[in-house]
Amino acid sequence: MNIIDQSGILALSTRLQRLSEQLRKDGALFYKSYGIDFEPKWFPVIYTLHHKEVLSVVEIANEIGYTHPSTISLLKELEKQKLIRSKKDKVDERKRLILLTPKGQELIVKMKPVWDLMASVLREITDNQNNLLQAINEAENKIMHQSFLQRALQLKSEE
Amino acid sequence: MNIIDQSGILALSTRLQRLSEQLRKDGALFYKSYGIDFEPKWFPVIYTLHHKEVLSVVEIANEIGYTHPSTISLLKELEKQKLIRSKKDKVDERKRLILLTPKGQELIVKMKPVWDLMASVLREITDNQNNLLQAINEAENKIMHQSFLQRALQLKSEE
DNA sequence: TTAATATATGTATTTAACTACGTAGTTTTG
DNA sequence: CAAAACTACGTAGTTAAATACATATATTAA
Repeated sequence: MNIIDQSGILALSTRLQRLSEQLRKDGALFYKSYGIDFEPKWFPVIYTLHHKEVLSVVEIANEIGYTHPSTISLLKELEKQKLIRSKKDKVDERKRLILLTPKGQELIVKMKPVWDLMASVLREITDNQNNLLQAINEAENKIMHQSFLQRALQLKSEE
Repeated sequence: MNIIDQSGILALSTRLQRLSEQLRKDGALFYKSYGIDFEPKWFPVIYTLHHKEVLSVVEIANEIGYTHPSTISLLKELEKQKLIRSKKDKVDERKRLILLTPKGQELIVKMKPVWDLMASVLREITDNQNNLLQAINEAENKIMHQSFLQRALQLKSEE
């Protein structure tokens, strides 16, 4: 085993990132193996629009947990792919409302069985003595109540 | 709750990345709050050299799980900070051997109590019904034995 | 009812990783 | 022992996110 894996909890951030990256790559290969022209990074936007139908740019950004500039660049790609389109909000002229095109909706129908299969594999991989998704939920909940930094500063002051 | 968190296992990669990013940022703030001029991304290299003393560029890359070009750019930053230095391997002229400078070693001594505190906080955050670090270990082990893609293709062929 | 503030979007730049490729030594092999 | 293959390192270019800044519209308040 290498030193970083041995260092344990301190390299947690690195470990999370590495695993995320690996899953993303495998996801890309998997879509390809099904002949589906879809990139994993598009998933959050497409999945959100599949459930919410019409949203503004910032609303999508909030749903997927990215900043709005990052979201805008994803939206540009998806518009290029003709999977989404946009229209002006007639009530609030600042807003650009995003929605799926028919092509986008068809692609989702095609991808659904692939998503189901992916979900099965991911469950198989992550459901062990410790369930990875649960573990993330639990950790994020704790951080939401009191941030890493707050906890650290508190421990420091208790010394 | 937003749609992505609800989508469950399918957005696992996104969730991992988000959590990693948050921990990295909090880590940076924490070093700063101790007046330590150190970036979280340097940790894997410094920690590795702390334990292995002298390693070549590619050896470090393997230890920390990055590609060698990424490692080279980290090493450049650390050389600029005068935390590490390098020398030619006299046996194998292709190799550049990397080691900590006295400044680097002093910094580690200074950082050790901070690392201990960080480790405590991380343990507090990640040790729940499901232990996040364990969950990562378990998932990575499974993937090591059979990749995501292989598992998916197998399930597909079993249909 | 204008001035100040807030919100929505967009652009430019930065960052931290990657892949692809090139060069220079080292090792293996016909 | 020369040719081929391999290894180590480095550079260039790409990518996917971020931050910082700019502009246009909407809302609130003096």
